[in-house]
Amino acid sequence: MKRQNAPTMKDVAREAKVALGTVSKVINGIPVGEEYRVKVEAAIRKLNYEVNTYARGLKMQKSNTVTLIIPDAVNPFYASFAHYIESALYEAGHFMVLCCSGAILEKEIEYLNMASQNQSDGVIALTYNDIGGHVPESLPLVSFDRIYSNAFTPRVASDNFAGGVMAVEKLLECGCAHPAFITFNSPYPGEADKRKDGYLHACSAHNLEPVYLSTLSDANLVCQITDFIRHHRRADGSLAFDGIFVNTDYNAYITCNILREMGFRIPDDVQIIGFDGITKFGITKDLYVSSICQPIPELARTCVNMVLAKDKGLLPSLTLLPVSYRYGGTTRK
Amino acid sequence: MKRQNAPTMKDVAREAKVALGTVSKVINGIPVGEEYRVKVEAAIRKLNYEVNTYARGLKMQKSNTVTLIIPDAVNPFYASFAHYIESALYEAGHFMVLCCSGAILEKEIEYLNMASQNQSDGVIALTYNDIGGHVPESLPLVSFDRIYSNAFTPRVASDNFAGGVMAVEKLLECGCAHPAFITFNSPYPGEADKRKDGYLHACSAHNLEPVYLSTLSDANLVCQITDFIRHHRRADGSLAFDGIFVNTDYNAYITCNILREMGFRIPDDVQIIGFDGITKFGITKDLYVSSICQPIPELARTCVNMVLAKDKGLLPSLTLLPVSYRYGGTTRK
DNA sequence: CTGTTAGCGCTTTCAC
DNA sequence: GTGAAAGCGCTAACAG
Repeated sequence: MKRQNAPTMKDVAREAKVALGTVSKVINGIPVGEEYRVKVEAAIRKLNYEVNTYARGLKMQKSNTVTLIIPDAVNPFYASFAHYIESALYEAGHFMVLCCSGAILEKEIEYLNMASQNQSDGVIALTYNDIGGHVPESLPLVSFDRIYSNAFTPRVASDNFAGGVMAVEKLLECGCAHPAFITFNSPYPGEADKRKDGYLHACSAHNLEPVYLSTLSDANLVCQITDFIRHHRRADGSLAFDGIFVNTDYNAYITCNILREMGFRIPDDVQIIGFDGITKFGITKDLYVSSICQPIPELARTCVNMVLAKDKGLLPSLTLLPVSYRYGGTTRK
Repeated sequence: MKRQNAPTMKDVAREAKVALGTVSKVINGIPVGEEYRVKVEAAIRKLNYEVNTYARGLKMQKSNTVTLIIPDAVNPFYASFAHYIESALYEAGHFMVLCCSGAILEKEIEYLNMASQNQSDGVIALTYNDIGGHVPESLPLVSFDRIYSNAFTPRVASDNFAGGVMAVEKLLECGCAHPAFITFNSPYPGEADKRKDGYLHACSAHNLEPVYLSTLSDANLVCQITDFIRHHRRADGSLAFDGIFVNTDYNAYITCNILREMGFRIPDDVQIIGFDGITKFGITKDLYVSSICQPIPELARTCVNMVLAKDKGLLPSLTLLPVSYRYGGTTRK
């Protein structure tokens, strides 16, 4: 319930003693006679007039609004992504409607329909389901990371393959002889799966025997990691690997805790590199673990540029942005 | 640019061979004859019709949208707040437009105007400036924590005073003899200032000499804390206090780092209690420090209920929700 | 109960 | 150049 008695264009026209259309032109920057413009602008100021976005939206069929769908805003990666999407949208004169789907398909579909219904100018989605079949036509969609069954949804992601390779190389540089890999992939395919490919590629390039834990379920995360480590423990208690690349900072953090609890020192006995570049409190420079960092601000800006692009026809179907390594205490300097 | 050729109510009416008004009634749940309802519903499904929110908004002067203004979505407290606001809004059939102001007054004002212009049904604000004078009339505003110069803005906050008292009592329970206090308040007044009042109150209740650092600027945070600690160091190197209540988890975390760097053990030499209840990665149960936790989900729900309340006249001007203590490794068990 | 109709506030022809 | 007038898709008031 808003702006009950807010002045309308009509009021401005009456106040300025000009025609309705003239007011509209002034507001939309269409040239009118100088004297008219001045009168209209004075009236606008006097009445404190603001255009009614709904009337305009009804006419224009657009809302200056973009919908962002993420699983939640509590996970710092998603939160940070949302933050930079908002900034980029603001720069472009748009608003962000933030939808937290809980990674539930039904909710994602519901949000998608709402976005269409609300004349959202586009949707940026980071989901764990295939929403490809549920995207209303003519609703521009940009996907972060995920591949949808949808005919043509442009995708933006970090260069995960390069990140995987980089992790191994850094581990070797830091003195590791045998880096392992741990991942818990979402069952839904995305670019993040390439972290493993990068790891395997780097192993083969360096003539190393890959050792990894790779499952589709993160149920019993701690048990799975613990079992993996135990399984690669030699008779003398030492490990078959001296470094681990873990697919996310969060999982890397968990892995560190488990290793420490088992009596290993980090980075002395085992070095760890995570992925994402999550910082403590979001605002410090402190990483939880040494990490391959995703360029979140650039990723966000790219998504926004694409979803707002005039000619969707020219959009690349996949855009990969470079990652970077940062020391975070779990590798040797 | 959305739903270019989307079917309108008119199309549905034609398809169902009923009058326009009848379709409207079916959609809005106003009773119509069974046979009509069935026909209309069939037509809606067939045409895949969806109401045009802009046309409806133009008529109804409402948008089912609530604007949340926070400084940023990177800070985990704000992010989590935003998350739970979104959930509560979703439950109530509303959308959240998230605005990150960077704590910049001009941006806050701009967002406020936009919210009004976009027919937002209300605004929930967590700001560091007095936006009281800039709230368009008839735009329902609920403030988290801050006191605005605005005539009557309902405020929701944690019971910070009780939190301050609780922090001291917990410290004493855990064996502290002399708890100190560190705070960096925003220059803009809010309920969070009461943390200090709670500390002072508890000190006087327990006959303790208060020792505190309390400034309005968080510039040179680290220097200020370091100086404070040095200043209270006795000739033998020990400290004049054996516990510190710090006004936020973030500041508490910084304080811990400084103390450790100076050679103090936590919690053996000094126990620390923060405020907020921020967890690592947002999704673990691990706190950064022992903390007085704010009930973020309840705070969010309360804000939403208030901003959506039909009769704003009955709204309490201040609602204080209880906080709780949680162990986070920086106190003795 | 149903159907007709008058706007909501704005943009945009199209005469002038 | 300006200004009158026709809708955009919907709701609600009112007449049947």
